[in-house]
Amino acid sequence: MNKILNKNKVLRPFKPARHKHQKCLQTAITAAKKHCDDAGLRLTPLRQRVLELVWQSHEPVKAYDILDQLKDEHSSSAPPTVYRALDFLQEEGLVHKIESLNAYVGCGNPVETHSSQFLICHKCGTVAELDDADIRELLKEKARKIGFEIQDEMVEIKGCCQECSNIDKR
Amino acid sequence: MNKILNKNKVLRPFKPARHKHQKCLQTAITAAKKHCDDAGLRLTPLRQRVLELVWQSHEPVKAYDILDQLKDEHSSSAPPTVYRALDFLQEEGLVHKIESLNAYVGCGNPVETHSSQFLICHKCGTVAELDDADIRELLKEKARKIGFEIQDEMVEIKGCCQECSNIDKR
DNA sequence: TAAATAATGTTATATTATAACGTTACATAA
DNA sequence: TTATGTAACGTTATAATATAACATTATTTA
Repeated sequence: MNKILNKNKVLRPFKPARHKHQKCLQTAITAAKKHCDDAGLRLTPLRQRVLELVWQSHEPVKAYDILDQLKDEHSSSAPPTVYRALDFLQEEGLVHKIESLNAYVGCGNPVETHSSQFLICHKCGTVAELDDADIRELLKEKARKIGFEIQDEMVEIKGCCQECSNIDKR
Repeated sequence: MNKILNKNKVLRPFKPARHKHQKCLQTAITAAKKHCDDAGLRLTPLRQRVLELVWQSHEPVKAYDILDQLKDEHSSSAPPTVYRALDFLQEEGLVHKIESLNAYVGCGNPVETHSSQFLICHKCGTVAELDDADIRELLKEKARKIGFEIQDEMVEIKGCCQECSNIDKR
């Protein structure tokens, strides 16, 4: 893998519609366990369960949908139950919030801190995540030109993914 | 003005803290009137008033703050009053929603359709708006590489504006 | 002027998120 | 090992953001 490819990563690709999603989930949970272990943080059963529910698909998941599922398993669950878990997972980079949807997605690469760019297919609803250094650099340069120093950036792009485009063309 | 400058516009610059903001507002209202006139749309008193309230500063304004002010003038005002006006203004490009803040800002250039990139100063709260073709093109290219066709994009950058940085350095 | 359409009024409710305080579980040090 | 502090979770209430649905009024057009 060369440097150019390396710095422009697809952290969370669009997947074929019928991929084995169980594997995405397993990978994410394993990575989360390792991350928390390394950092001396507690991935409690509740936090892990919320992470699993976020990863139930490649579509962004709503907090209250997670809550509904938690309630089935644990009737005591309430909004703070899910928001606190989501806050923890977001701080650790295990989950991102899609601001334009008020919904949450799992992150494919919790270990490194990164900037994220999300591609949201309005057709199938799935979300891909990039960590693209070219985009980050360009934004940084453009900001610098007007004396602005970046601390955090959100890029959310809506459109149509390749698989959905192909379906349309048939 | 050369082409390079022309295609990378600052639609809504950061302004010195004590600029004559009345003028920003007047310019925006005049542009809005012209835009609606040209398009055969009605900038009703209510819509104009909401636009004025959005432009009361260079900070994003909350829908319910607008509502509170409307109520002072017109006790019958209710949430739909303000959300309907905001919907109209957004459709016409006179106002943008900052998704990460659930708040609204006036647009410096309603006439042309454009992509927007927002720079949000966490210190003074003001928002600048770019319409930068380089950013748009780069995002388009990166998306294309994974077969994604862009329909709409949101770029919201948080950090510190020049004026606030200067204050910190004193 | 009548009819159609657009805009606004009005009431109710949905959706998203946080505050505040009590309880339980876990970690650490005496 | 138990005391003690802290982190996590439970619980109730409410704040903040936004939309649905239907009635009324204003404007445009036939």
